[in-house]
Order: sequence, then C-alpha cells, then structure tokens
Amino acid sequence: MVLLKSFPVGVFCVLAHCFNFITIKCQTIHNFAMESSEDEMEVDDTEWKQHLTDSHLTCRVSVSGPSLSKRPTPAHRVILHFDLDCFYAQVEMIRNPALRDVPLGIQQKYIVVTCNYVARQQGVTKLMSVTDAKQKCPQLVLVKGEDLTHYRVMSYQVTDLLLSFCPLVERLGFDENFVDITEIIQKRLTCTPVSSFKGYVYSTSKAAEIKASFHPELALGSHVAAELREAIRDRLGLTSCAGVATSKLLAKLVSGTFKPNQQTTLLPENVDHIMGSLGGLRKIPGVGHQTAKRLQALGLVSVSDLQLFPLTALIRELGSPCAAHLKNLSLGVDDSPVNPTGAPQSLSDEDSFKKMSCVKEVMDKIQQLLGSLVERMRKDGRQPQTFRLSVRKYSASNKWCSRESRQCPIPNHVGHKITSASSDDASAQLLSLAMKLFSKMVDTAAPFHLTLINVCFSNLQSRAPAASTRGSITSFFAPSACPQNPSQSPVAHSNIDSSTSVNGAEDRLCSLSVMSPLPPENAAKSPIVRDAASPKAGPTQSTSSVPADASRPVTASRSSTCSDGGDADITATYRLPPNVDPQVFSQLPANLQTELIREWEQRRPIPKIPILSRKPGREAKDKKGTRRRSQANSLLDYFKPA
DNA sequence: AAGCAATAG
DNA sequence: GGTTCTATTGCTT
Repeated sequence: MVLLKSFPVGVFCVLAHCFNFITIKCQTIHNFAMESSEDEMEVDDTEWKQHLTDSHLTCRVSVSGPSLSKRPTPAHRVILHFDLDCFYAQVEMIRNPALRDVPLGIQQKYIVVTCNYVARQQGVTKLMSVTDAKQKCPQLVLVKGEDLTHYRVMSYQVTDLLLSFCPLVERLGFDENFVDITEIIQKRLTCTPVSSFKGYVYSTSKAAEIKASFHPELALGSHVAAELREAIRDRLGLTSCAGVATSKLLAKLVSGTFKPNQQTTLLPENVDHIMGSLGGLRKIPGVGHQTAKRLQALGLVSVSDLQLFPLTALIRELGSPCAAHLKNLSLGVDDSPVNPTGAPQSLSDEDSFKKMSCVKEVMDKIQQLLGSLVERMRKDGRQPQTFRLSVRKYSASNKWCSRESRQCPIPNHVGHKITSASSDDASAQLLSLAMKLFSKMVDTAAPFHLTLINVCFSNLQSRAPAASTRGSITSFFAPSACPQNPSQSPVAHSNIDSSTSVNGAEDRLCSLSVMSPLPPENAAKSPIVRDAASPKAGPTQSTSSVPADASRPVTASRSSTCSDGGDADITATYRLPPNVDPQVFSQLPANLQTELIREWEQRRPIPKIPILSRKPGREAKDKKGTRRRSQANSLLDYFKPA
C-alpha cells in the first residue's frame, strides 16, 4: 500500500487488471473522484463493508495528486455498443451481391456458423449442422467460411472507422465494438443539445418521447450512435445494431433489443427491468457455463436469485472480488472501462478435422498453417517472441477433448526473418520448432488421433514507441496496411461531423477524416493532426512542418540483410521499422522524429540475456538442431529420445 | 514463462 | 452442450 501512494491514478487501473484485490481500491478512487453519494455502494454485508472502509481510508491517504480530477465520472458515462448484423453473411453478400436475396449460410466444416436473415426466416439458426439447415431450408446457399481473412479485414475496417471518430474503442470478437463517447458528449452537449432520441428507447411503456430532456447525454448519445451506424453502412456497406447506455454491460444488453439494423437506448430507470427480464444468469455477459453451474449449485438460476443472494455466502463460494463483481453485474452495475483494444496481442491459425494420425500429415498441416500465419505476421510488421502449438486429441473413452499446447521462445534470428522479406526461411525453422513442440505432446511411436492443430504467435513486439503496447501510434504511419488495417479509400465526410457535432479547433474527438488512417499520398499532403492515438500519446502536432533533419534517420527500407543467420544488425546503421512508412515519417515534426528514433534505438538490441544464459545446454542443442533441420527433411530428427 | 481454463463472438 | 476459428484474460505452477 505504501508503494501505491506514489502512483498516479492511471497506474492504479493498470494494476487493477493484474491483481484483483486492487480492484476494490481502484473502485474506491473512482468513487472519490466523483465524491458524490456514489461512494455509498449498496452494501448488504458488514464484512464487505469493512473491506470497502479499509481501502477507502487507504486510498484517501494515497491519492492526492492533480490527476485525480481528470477522471470522467462513471455516472455520466455514455457507452455505445455496436453489433454487426450476421457479420460473416453480410461480408459474403458484399463480395457477391447475387447472394443478397437468397437464403445464405456460412459454412465451416459441417456447421452453418451464421446465416443471413432470409435464411433465418426459414428456420436456419446459428451453429446448426449443415444437414439440419438443408432440411429446414432446401434452397439454402452455402458459402465456405473457414478462411477468416475477409471477415478479419472487414472487422478491422469497422473498428478503424470507429477509431477515426474516437480513440476509446474496444473490440469484442470480430463483430462487436464498444465506444466510450463520454467526452464527446460533454463537448457537444454545450453547443448542440437534442430534444429527442434517435432509434428506440428501451422502456416498459410506450411513451418515451418526453424523457429526452431528463437524459440529455444519452439522448445525444443516441444521435451519435445513429451517425456512426450510418457511417458504417455508407462507407462499408454493413448494417448493425447499437446500444446506448451508461456502461458496457448495459449497452451490450440493450443493443440487441430490436434487430436487425436498429438501435436502442437504455435509460437508468429501466436498468432493473432489463436485468430482470434476462432469461437466466447465463445471459449476463461474463457468466459462462462453468460460472452458471457453480451458481446453480447454490440454487441460483435467475438474475434476481443472484441479486437477492447474500453477498457473504457468495464470497465464501467464489472469493470476494469475483463475488462482488458478479453481484454487481446482476444488479446492472458495471464500472469497467472501455479498454482500447489496439493491435491484436496474438495471431493464430488453426484447422480441425476428423482424424489425423500420421506424422507426415501433421507436418504438412503445420507447414500449411505456418505459411498463412507467417504471411499475416509479416503484414502486421511486429515481431513475435513466442510460438505456440496446440492440438486437440481424440479420446474414445472420455470424449474429453480439450486442447493441449506447448510453447517456446522464438530465437531472435528466426523472429527477424518472419518480419523481413524471406519468410520461407522462417517457416522452415518454425516448422522445426513446431515439430519439437509436437513431440512433447504426442508420443509419435504410439498411435495417436488428432482432431485439431493450431499455431500461434504471441508476445508481439513492435520496435515502435511503446508508449502503450496497445494502440501503438505506429499503426497510423504504416504504408498500406497497418496492423490489420487493410487499404481503405480515403472517404469523404459523411454526416458525422456535420449536424450535431462540435466544430472548431478542438476537433480531435469529433472529426472523422482527421483520425482516418491515411494512405501515404494523402498523408504527404494533409497535416497529421493526430494525437491521442493512445491514451498516453504525446502532444499534438498540428502542422505539417518540414523536419529539419528528416533525411538523417530515414534510411532506405530494409532489403539487404536477412539471409545471414546471425544477429548482425546490432551494429548496423539505423533503419525505420518495417511497418513505418518513411514518407509519412518524414512529415512528422523533427522533435517527434527524434523521440521516436530514440525509442526505436533503445529497443533495437534484443539480447535477451535471460534466455541465452538460462539453460545453456539445451539452448545450444536447440540452435544446432534448428540449423541442420532447416536443410534436412528427416522426420526422425524431430523425435529423438531427448 | 508456461500451460490451461473460462469466456466470448 | 459441442460443433468452427479465432482472441483475451486470469489462474496456477
């Protein structure tokens, strides 16, 4: 606790994600920040109250910095949730408009994972088997959807579009996004109050019109949601649902009230109603199968069961942070922030099958998976530090088929090759790595039966200014495609910032075009007016100054080194990271350039002392083995007794 | 750091 | 429920 004293509030929140017990304190700070009656959370239990009181006091002592006042007040938050309508089906209908008016299903293996609304009218549902779906709807047209590339590309276009409007965007899967527009609402409210809601308002009764004046933030939020949905449709051709509420939980719960292509706003006075009307505990986001089972063991099945259950008993069963969290959720209370997602933390590729039982097959499959994974990784531009191989084993007795995995660090020279030009080389060495991991999981001397193989890169490291690892600003300098950011035409302003938006100088939160990822040509012409790419981003640079020493650090892109196996580039002259467009980079103000270079240079040498020195014997053996095997194709090499 | 469970779409 | 193909977080060692 003493240590915490010196941390700014932001750090508390980071810590809160690492250690549950701090969540309470973070929460308490929140409450302090708004210093209203909010710090009297409903506490029906003395033990819990004591917890709160203790941390309350501690925090009062520990935070007295100026940063405290900057926190937005949770009570005034406006959170949007966007949910694309039958996303995969929409993507396929865009790719082939002839599919618009036919019943369409997206098939992965023998499953129809999703389908369009024409098909739904005929009784096809998500995750229905192909057999059942064809039976329900003989005219059903099926499109294979195992390759997620197109969906992923479109998914990030949606996220990027939202990001171009506001930096606080959190992805949930491929087809959902949360946006915290609290700040935008605060700004717009002063100049453009609205008198009605756009879309539906969740309510038990019919008359909802008059309530706009009682909830100006949410009313305005509904207009913003409508604008953003319209932008998503105009620019990307996708329809979506949206929910407008004061938390992620409520926004998500309310967004599906009217489907498809509709939006709904939830007013605080209807929180109890929407929570009570949930079918069961499973409907609460965050309550999965296992949690539902544990709760059911306590006799809890409905949301109100949980609401009324004594917290003490719940704590005994699940531990205090978890219990409190669940209970809060059941009451419709959720203070979790919208965490900007940024670039993905891992990339993986997998394939499932009925049966795989020979090593050659396994190797071919892994090679195939690695091929596409390495290519994706190369486009991303970051360098993975660890590699993981997962399998799913079939077991006739138990039918208990969960996944099993082994992972290992990626040797430096291999990792480097992934990002640079010769990725075939990298693939070969990764295959060798993969097979070693495979032999740790599967006794290849005995018969085996696999039903799935997955390859994964994680611990992705950009040589970019890591002010934050998430939402790295580097992605906005990338030439054609930043991490998962497919080429996107520079789109004209739609109505986003026309009617209701705040105009004027402070437009970093309101303007769409300014935040849009710019292709190099445009970037050269237009000023880069972007700050707040990440929450901790530096000062705004609002002019396209010609940097004094732009030429010095900008060396031509990498083309030379890469076939030499060693870590030779420690001594090499500085080059820009491969995902940074030199042209765009050169447009930056000189001082920012210098700062970025310094950051990159600090990260350049990646000696990884601990790895090299940890187990010299094994490490050395691995290296030797890797070298040899990339040439020799002997299967036996992979499986020696160790 | 490794491996897995839980959760999500 | 699990089925598909991902992705994230947190627990445990």
